[in-house]
Amino acid sequence: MRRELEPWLTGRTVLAAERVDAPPGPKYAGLEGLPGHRIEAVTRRGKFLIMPLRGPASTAGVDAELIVHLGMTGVVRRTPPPGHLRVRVAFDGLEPATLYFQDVRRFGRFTLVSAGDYRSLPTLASLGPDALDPAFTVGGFRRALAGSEVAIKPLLLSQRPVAGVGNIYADEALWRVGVHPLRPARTLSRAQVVALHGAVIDVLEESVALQGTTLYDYRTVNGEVGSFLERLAVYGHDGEPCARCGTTLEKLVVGQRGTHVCPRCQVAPRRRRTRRAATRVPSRTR
DNA sequence: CGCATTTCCTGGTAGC
DNA sequence: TGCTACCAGGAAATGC
Repeated sequence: MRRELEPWLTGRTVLAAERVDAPPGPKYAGLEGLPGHRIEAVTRRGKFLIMPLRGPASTAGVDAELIVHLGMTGVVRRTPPPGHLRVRVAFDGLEPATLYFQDVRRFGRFTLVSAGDYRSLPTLASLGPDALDPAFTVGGFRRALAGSEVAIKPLLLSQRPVAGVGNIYADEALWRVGVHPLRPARTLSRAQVVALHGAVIDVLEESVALQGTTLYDYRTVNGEVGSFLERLAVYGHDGEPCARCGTTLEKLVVGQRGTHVCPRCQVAPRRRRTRRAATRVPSRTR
């Protein structure tokens, strides 16, 4: 998405921005301040799209940033979507343009902040190095995992050791290196940390090359589907044979997230204690 | 602070 | 057919 937006939006100035069927709250905060700002660049850190802006009264260069996150179902388009439009932004330029942000389940974000002010975005404020940035090193990754009792998969999803790994790619990377998602991070061997570091990069690079994974609704800015779905080895393949050993793949829940594993390639750690959550009475609400 | 749990949201679908 | 219950999961909010 960043690669598509960069040539389209860089250097353009916002003429108008409006919420459309977007609830009040921090996720769509500050849009009224967007007109008059020029997009200086289109950058990305993990799953956050960050566009530095120069305001009409700015003498100090970049003074604001537009933060966009797709959440689960966010889509950025050049044409009006059929429904669930949340934001519309009009730009000037040789060919005037309009950007549409659609988000069915409202998990996405489209926020204007003062430059570098991420107080309302705690995950972005504590974000690890981007997986595809050279700053994501084996040494740094090893230090981020060292001493942590937290299971490796939830730790990856926290975006702290590395930014950009979501549920699908966590499962794929862990399967590639034969590490079970429940393994406490500190118990990975040095070789496994090195392998996982490489697998995270490989999985994301391969997916980006195929324009991502379209499970249902995801589309590129130009409306195309991503085809990495066809390359998934474990995600969504529970009940099918493992491509490496033939053992039937399983699905479990780790950190409230659907998790796919090969029980033979990824040996589960010894259970430390019975989890209360497994026997807890379901919530009364709903 | 660190970590675990709950919450937000809607479309699709399983089950009756 | 039509209804209800449940599932999917990013990150923020809340709980301890």
